[in-house]
Amino acid sequence: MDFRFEVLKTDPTGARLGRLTTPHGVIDTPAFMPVGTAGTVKGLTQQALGELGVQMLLANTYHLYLRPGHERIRRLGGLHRFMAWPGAILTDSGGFQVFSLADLRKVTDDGVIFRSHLDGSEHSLTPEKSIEIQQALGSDIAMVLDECIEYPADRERAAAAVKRTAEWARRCRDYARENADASTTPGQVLFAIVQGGTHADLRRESARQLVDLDFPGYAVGGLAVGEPHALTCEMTSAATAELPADRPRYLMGVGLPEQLGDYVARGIDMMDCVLPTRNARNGCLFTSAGRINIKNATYAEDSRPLDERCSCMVCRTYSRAYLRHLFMANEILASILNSHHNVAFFLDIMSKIRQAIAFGELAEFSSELQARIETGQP
RNA sequence: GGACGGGUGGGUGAGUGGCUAAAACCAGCAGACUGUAAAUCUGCCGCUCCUUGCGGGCUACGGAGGUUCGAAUCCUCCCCCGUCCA
Repeated sequence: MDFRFEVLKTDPTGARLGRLTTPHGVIDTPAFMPVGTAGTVKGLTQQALGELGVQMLLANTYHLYLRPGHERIRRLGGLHRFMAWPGAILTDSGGFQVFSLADLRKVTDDGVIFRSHLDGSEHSLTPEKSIEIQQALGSDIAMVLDECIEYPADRERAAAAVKRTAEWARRCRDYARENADASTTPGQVLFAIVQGGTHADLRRESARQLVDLDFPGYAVGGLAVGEPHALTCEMTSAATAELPADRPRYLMGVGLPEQLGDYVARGIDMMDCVLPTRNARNGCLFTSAGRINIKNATYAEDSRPLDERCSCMVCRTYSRAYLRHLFMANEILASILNSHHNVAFFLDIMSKIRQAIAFGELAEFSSELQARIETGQP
């Protein structure tokens, strides 16, 4: 299967209903992708992911390079086979670790020097190296190495990251072209990443520079790193306005359930976030009536399902009281069930968003969801 | 009956004259989490009062008394618990 993206419908808000075809299956867009950094979506088996309807998940170049090593994964047949996941995989390039591991790295024009958080050893991650790793992993969609900066960042710093990110994108593209045969997934494609901090003109400039380099898809990165939601939306709009309508747009690392529709309405087709899985492990559960901290004493004898509007396996089967008990007792099943529900909840929202676009009712759907969460009325 | 050792806040357990409402950990209560260094992190955790302040008062280290300007810490007696000896 060759990579392909079709926009089936565009609604008045700018939201797109689409279909992304990859070597490992078709993805209905807008899509939410759970994050499986180390080759596992923490707390969920691949079988469960499949049953939940996940069509594409994320994995991480830097983390898999450090452990177990990309060459080992190559020898074992690539990441799909290694982790026994038949669906699509998108690999982040390590660009986010430029941001999240800021204390352990040094950025130069050539690339990034990381000191491993595992054993302190030094590793050089250049644009070429990032692609080499992602080719060994054999993701369906690889990402260019980018420089993800913090918020707030002044104009000068953001502009420098834009410039560097464009240069790295070119190097990634060229390396990927020249070494396409090295990928364990024939047909692997490469997406570029728009940077620019919270400066709208830099966002537009970054997008234009990357469009000139002609990628099959574009991401918007460096957002949801602490800035207000309205700014995230504004920057997203600035970027998507410059991106070609016939290519998929991926907003990296977002977001809260009630925010997903806002991004879709700005022309975003793909999103990923650790929130459903990380928060699940920390006892924070997303419901149609807002967040629940399942460890709160108030749920100790609450026999109701977590979310009466949710039809996931957890909500059909278990009570809040039981989920609280599992969490308080530090039971492994707490992470498993909580992750299952949160991921199901995010996927359900995306499914309803797609449906709403089809019916031309995205705005209504978003405001109803927002209202339920604000009032706490399911 | 004797010899040692020990009794500290919900639990374990530091502390051997003032810096101690008393370490640390656990439990408990609440909060955070947005391309995962996260099953993590942060705050609170004797009672009470108010002009919520690195504020005031009260109670507290088995019990009672004592020494001292000052005691969880020293002394006396008593009550418990553990180990060993008879």
